[in-house]
Amino acid sequence: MGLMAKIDQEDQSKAQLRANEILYSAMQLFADEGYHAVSTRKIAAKAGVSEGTLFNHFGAKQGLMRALLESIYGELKENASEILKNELATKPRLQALALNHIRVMSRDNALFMRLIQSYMNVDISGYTNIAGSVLHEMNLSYAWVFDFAVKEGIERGEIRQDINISALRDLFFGGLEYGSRSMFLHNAFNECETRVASLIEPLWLSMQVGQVMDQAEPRLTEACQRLEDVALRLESLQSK
Amino acid sequence: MGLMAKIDQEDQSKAQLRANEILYSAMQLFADEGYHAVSTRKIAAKAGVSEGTLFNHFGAKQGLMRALLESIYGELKENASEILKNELATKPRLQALALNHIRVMSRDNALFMRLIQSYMNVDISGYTNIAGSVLHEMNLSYAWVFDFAVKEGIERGEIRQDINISALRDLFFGGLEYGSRSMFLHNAFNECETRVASLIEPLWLSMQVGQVMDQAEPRLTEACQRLEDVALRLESLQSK
DNA sequence: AATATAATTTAAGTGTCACTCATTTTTTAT
DNA sequence: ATAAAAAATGAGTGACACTTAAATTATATT
Repeated sequence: MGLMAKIDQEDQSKAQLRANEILYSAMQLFADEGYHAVSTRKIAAKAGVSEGTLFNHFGAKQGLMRALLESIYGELKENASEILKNELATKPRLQALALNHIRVMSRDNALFMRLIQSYMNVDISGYTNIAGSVLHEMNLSYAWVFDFAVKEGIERGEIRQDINISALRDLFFGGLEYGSRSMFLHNAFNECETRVASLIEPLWLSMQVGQVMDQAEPRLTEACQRLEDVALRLESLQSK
Repeated sequence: MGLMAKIDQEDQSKAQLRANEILYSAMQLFADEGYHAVSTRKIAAKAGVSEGTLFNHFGAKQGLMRALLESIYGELKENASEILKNELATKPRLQALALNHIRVMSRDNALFMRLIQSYMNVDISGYTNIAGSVLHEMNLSYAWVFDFAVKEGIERGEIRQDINISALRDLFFGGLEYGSRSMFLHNAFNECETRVASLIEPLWLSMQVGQVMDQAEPRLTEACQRLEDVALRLESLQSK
C-alpha cells in the first residue's frame, strides 16, 4: 500500500497517522529538491508539526529516508509477486519484472540513488548501520524473485541448466539500474518498454543458447537426412 | 598519473602543489571516514593550510570530490587505452576492461558511490551542475572504450552484426557495478577474476549466438541446392 | 634594490544545519 | 475526576560549509 493511501486511513493510531503525514511531506520534498537540499525544519513545517516531533518519530533525518526506501522496496516486492502470480512463461515474467523495476526506479530515482549509498554503508555512521542491514535484507529478498523465476524456468526446460544465476542476476539488476540512469539523463522515459526488451534479449539468448544448439542440431540433421533420402529416391527413380 | 606522484613533482607551481596536497589529504580522509563524516576544517588541518585556502582552490567541498572523481576516471581511461593497445582479441579485451573497472571501483568504492550521485545531479545544487556535466562527459568518453572494442570485434567477424551495443554496454557496466557492490558487501575481493569471467560469459555468448545460425545456414543451403538439382533433372527427364 | 601591483593565505566571522531537552500539552488508565 | 504515561513543543547547542576583509607573500617594473 502506498504512502498516499495510508494517510487517508482511519484504522490507525494518531501517532501512526502523524508519522505517515511527516513521511509523505518528506517524500514530496525529497523528490522535488533532493535529500540534502531539504531541511528537517522545512519537512516539519510542511507536515504541520514541530521539528522535535519529527525526531521523536524517526530519530534522525536518515530515518525518514530509511522508511521511504522500505516503502519503495515494499512496492517493488508486492508488484513482483503479483507478476509471478499472473505471468507463467519465463520470458514475459522477466520482462515484466524488469519493467516494474525500471518504472519504480525512474519515478523515485533521487531516493534510489540515496538507497545505493545507504545500502553501501558508505558515508553513514551509527544509526544507519541498522538501516543498512535492513535494506540489505530487503534487497536480498527482492532480488530473490529473479532467482525464483529463473529456477522455475530451468525446471520447465525453458532455460538451460548450466547457467550462472548470480552472474545473470548482477547483469539483470545492474543493467536495469545503469540503463535507467542513462534514460534519466536523456529524459527518455517513453522508451521504457523498448529498452527493457533490448536489455532482456541478450540475457535470454545466453540462457537459451545451449538449447538453440541442442534443439537446432537434431532438427537440422533430420531435415538434411530427409532431403537426402528424397534425393536418393528421385535419383533411383531416374536410373530405372 | 596518480595523486601521490603529483605531490612529489617539482615542475609545477606552488599553487598547484598546494592544491594537490589538499586533494591528497581529502582523498585519504574520504576513503577512511566517508565524504560526509569529514569536515573541511579537518581536511585543511591535515593538509597544513587554513580552511579558506581550501575554498580558494576548490570553491566548495564538492569541488574536492569532483577533482578526485576526475582523477579516478583519468586512471580508468589510461588503463583502458593501454588494454586496447596490448590485447588484440575481443574477448580478452572485454575481460581485461572489466577487471580494470572492477578493481578501481572496489578500491575507491566510497568515492564511486559519491560519483554516481554527482553524476545523477541528485541532491546537488548550483556549483555541482557543472561538475555533473563534466563527469557525464568523462563517463561517456570512458564508456566509449567498450563500444570501440565491440565494434572492432564486429569488423573482425568475432561478433555478429545485429547486436544492440547500447543495451550490451548497460549490461556490461551495470553488471560490473552491481556485482562489485555485492562483492564489497561480502568482502569477497579475491573472487575478482572468477566473477568477471562469469559476468562476461553470458554477454559473449549472446554476441555470438547468431553465428550458430551462420554455421547451420550453409548446410541447409547445400541440402536445398541438391534437392533443386534433382528437381531440375526430373523436369528435364519429364520433358523428354 | 626599491617599490608597486597582483595573487595567495589567513582567521575571525555568518547563517544554517541536524539534533537535544526541559517543559507543556495531550492521551490513556484508574 | 485524577493520576500516570505518552507525545509534542520550541528555544537552545555545537558543528558545519562557506565568506570576507585584512595580512602576507610573490611577481613585475623602474
